[in-house]
Amino acid sequence: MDEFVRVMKALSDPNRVKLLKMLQERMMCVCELHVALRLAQPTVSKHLKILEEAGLVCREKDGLWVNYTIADGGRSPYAASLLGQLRHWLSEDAEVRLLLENLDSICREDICRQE
Amino acid sequence: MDEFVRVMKALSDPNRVKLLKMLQERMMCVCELHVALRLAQPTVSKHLKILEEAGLVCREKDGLWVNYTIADGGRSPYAASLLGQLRHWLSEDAEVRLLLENLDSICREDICRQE
DNA sequence: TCAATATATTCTAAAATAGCTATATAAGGA
DNA sequence: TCCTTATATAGCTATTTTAGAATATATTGA
Repeated sequence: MDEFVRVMKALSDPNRVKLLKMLQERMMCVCELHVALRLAQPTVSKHLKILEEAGLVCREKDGLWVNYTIADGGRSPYAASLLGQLRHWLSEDAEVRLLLENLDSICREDICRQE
Repeated sequence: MDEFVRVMKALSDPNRVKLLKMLQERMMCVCELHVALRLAQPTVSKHLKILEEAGLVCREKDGLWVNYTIADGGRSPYAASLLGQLRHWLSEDAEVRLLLENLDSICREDICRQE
């Protein structure tokens, strides 16, 4: 029950859902996500932790960056199922649409000073 | 987005999930549900309202009683999908199992004083 | 080793949530 | 009409959640 509720809780915040919809387009680092969502960086970090603990995303270090990707679903059947549905769901949502359209213009090299 | 989040929020409380699992077994009234869950009656009423607003359950008056049933899913595709999954999910959960096993012993005539 | 920088953690305040008790509402029967 | 009773609402408290500012951690390069 706890595992199920953890996934539902993770999905019950609009900003976390937007994070997932962006990550379903491509891998992204924290600074890209925080610029895209216009939320403070620590806020995004915390949301990502909640998504990770629910088995919805994976983190992978790459130097100073931490890349986040959609989880393969091996850790939680609930996460796996919902991630599958999310591929189709909310694609027509105005806010989500705008976010995804602007994804191309967001790249870590422009945001961070790292070369 | 709001509609999706409303369904996820409704599903992110263990007591509400238990209510749904019981209602997937049979139609029940508020007093039966409150006895089964050992929660105060107003607490159960509030949970049921949240489930109803998410399109997960339906209410139908029958005299003094209000019968709650699982929604057919026509109101929300998210609710419809999750209700379908819930049929299989959590059936092995210890607490849910105990609740469902004891469902037979709970009947409104024994709980209420109505003839 | 030191400086710079991307991310995570801690702390605090505001808002939302879950539970209860007390009360109100609505329906049926005397 | 009045009484009983099943359910809903209001009001309150304790807890959880969300957000940002400040700080800590970790990695890279000089």
